[in-house]
Amino acid sequence: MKTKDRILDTALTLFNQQGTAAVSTNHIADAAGISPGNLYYHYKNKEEIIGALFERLFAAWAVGFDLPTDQMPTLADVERLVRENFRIVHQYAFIHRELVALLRSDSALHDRFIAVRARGLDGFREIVGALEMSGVLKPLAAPDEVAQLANLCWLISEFWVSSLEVSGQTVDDDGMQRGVDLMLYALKPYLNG
Amino acid sequence: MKTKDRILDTALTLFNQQGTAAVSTNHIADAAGISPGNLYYHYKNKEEIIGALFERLFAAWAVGFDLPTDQMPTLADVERLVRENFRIVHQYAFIHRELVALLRSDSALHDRFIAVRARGLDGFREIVGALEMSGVLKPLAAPDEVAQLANLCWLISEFWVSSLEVSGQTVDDDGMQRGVDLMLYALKPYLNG
DNA sequence: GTCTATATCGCGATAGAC
DNA sequence: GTCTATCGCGATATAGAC
Repeated sequence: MKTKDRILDTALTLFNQQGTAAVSTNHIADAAGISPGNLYYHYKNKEEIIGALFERLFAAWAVGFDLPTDQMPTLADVERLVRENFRIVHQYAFIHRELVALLRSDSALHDRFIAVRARGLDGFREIVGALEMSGVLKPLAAPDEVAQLANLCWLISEFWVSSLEVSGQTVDDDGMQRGVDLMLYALKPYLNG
Repeated sequence: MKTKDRILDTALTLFNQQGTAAVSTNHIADAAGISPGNLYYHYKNKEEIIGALFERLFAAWAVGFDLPTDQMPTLADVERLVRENFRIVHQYAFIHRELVALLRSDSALHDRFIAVRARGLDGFREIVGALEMSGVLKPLAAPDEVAQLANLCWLISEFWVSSLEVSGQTVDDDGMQRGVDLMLYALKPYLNG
């Protein structure tokens, strides 16, 4: 399983640099130092390569998103979570740059993505709920306030990197920190103490 | 200038349906009921067509974003603004679906977009500032609070439609209303009265 | 598993008649 | 302004040898 993985590594680099449209299977094979035929031995087509990279992304999310279950989450945990997400999103930059378009052209992938995303958003809601329970957040009046607050944080965590790119800013530690700051600002009115 | 515009109308429809990668100049010409050669008489290439559609988007923004200058803006104005933006973003859906990728492959367009976007964000900051002045919002402690609050609203207004699409929800009045609600929720802690 | 060779296709773009 | 015809290219994908 060496070549198969190297194809993915190479494809990820090229996709991130030039976008999926500009990168052909020939380019990938060439950059990976193998023949076009060999690439097609390992993957049916470009779509399957993209799908495999999505699976890598999902795996990275699964690793990055597990919180200690034996203790209540803190605000620092949320911060770490969002920062980690920015890092992953940036690592698979091409996916988020072309996300809506990619999902529209592969409905099976779209279904899979929706499921993974829903789990992530659920997790976020649980964390916000736990923060309220543990007193980090003030008691929220309406029950759907938890959901709204989670939605807000989620939107930032999902699109902040895109926002940086669209506005011509570099996606570095500093830019990511501003995203974290914005999320903390959104939470501030609800913080205790 | 009849054909030239019909090419744009057709291209917009096809791009929104299938994405820029899947739509060739031949497809556009065919759907517009003209020959490929004729299309190239009016536009140098596909990139120029995409650029022209961006200009249409900018024009729509310019029209949709002017507020009455003779009186202070109200919260309802902001609501209207965001809702109008959702409508425009959805009308030029393909642009926001592929935004980062499109801008990366055309640096002149990127510069232009950044300038237009910066003006829009500035306008948003002014409105938030005016809301504070007129007492709709409570006095904000730090001077950069205005900017943070504007950033937050801007992020929602820019990416809410994408968020709907990514999560598999339809982009209809109801979905857009939930985006407006989220923005109002973000503003709520700072509202007077 | 990996290569070379090749078939097929359609895209982008231009030339030249009308 | 609009058409038809066409060239050149590169992309996807497969066949078959090693």
